[in-house]
Amino acid sequence: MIGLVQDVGVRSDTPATRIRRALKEQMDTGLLGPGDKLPPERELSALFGTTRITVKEALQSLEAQGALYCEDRRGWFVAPRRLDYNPMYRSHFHALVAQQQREASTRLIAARQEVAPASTCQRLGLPALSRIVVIRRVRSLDGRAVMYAEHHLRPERFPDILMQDLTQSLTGLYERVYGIRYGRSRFEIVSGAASGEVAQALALREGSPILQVTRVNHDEAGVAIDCDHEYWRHDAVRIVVESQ
Amino acid sequence: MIGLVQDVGVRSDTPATRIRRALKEQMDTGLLGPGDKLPPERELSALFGTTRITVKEALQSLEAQGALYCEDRRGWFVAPRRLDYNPMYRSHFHALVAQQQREASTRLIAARQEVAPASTCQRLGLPALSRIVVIRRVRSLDGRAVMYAEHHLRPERFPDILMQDLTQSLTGLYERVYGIRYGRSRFEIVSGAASGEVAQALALREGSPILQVTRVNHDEAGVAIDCDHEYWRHDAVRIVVESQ
DNA sequence: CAGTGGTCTAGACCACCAG
DNA sequence: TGGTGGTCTAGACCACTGC
Repeated sequence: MIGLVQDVGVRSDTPATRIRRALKEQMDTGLLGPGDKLPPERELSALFGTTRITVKEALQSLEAQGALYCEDRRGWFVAPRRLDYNPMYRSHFHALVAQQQREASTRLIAARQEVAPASTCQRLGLPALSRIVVIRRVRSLDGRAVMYAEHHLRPERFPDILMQDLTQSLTGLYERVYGIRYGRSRFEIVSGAASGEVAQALALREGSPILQVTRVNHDEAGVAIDCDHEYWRHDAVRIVVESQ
Repeated sequence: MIGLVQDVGVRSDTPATRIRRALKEQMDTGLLGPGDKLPPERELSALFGTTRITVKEALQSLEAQGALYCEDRRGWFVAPRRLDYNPMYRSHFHALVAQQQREASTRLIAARQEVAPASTCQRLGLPALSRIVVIRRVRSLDGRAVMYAEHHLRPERFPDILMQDLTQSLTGLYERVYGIRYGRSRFEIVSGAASGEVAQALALREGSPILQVTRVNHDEAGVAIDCDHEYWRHDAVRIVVESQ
């Protein structure tokens, strides 16, 4: 253990740590900017003289920090900055995004009546096996799919809503067409994992971490009339809440 | 591809999927309950006829979903249920936990004056290189460390606070000893990754996903007087916010 | 000190995306 | 169809935990 020619300047200098540090440095100095694509994993492993598994481990740890993201079978990219999102303002997604000088788009996946899942029956105070309107959409920020949303509505409060243009703001639609004004609402925010349709819609691996926002909206009389399930890419959003 | 003796009942029946499914089933049926320890990775890999890397991948994906958690070099455990936490109520952690029929404890890590990091100067509207009081604590739920908190205070508003018992509720202390009553506050919630002291305090691997809650508190005159940085185990908490 | 997870090597084949 | 990440095998040694 004497006089070996080694890097001893940095403690715990494992291969994965070296890769993380090198990539971070490139991002800090701006040599790699938001949206840039990284070289393929095989190339990185040759570059750093290690195996793909080790490279992947370093990349995944940067992904967990929100510094990088991965598109399934397409490659690794530097993450854009987060969107500030205040779930208390039922602000229109497009307006919110425009305020932050970015570009929004919405894709409708499905809109139909379905039998409500048990959790929605509970939240909306519906009897078992009730039918609800379900609207599924994917929202993109600067061309990148960042959020999958599922809206569950009491059908009797929203007649013929399936005939409407459902790529616009639903909040606006509720107010304009159905004269619905909200009273209190309740949110729950948990960190979860992408699976099935959510993972597919957001181009995420099964099991990638996501931020799950569930909201139950009540009318002015206190009746729960709809609930939303939003699944955000964990690196795409910063939730902001102000009290008073 | 004809007549091979295979499981064909389930699509995408990869080794990792089989392991996930088997473990989930054991948890659903209660054969594995909250807090239970899983067999060692090596044993699981023998059991499922696969390698440790594959087993680990399955375990990590259940960890991302919040179903399992891992204590560094100690083993894998079934995750307890989440704590409901409403950051709008500046409710005392111990009271909150007791309300949910669970047990809380607090460990003081450090309390001293330090030079404020730039982000805290910005948030509290302090000049560069100001000194602040920093209090670092770890909070446990039923004996498991679930949250690391760092409190940053304007020192002139909290004279001699370092002489106080800092394992109790700080909110209570502020009010009782310093007569401080809050006006508005602002939260930010982002999903991040554990590193350094946070990872160590929560017995997490470097890079494990966490939920980061930052709060800036103002007095009744609108002056920012302190800010908190909370780092929650991502599987330990459900954030609940009610509006109106 | 034994047990456990943390990390790593050096390959292999598969599944999906884009040209 | 070629390139990419997704997944997997079959080992190895290290570092920390707790007896």
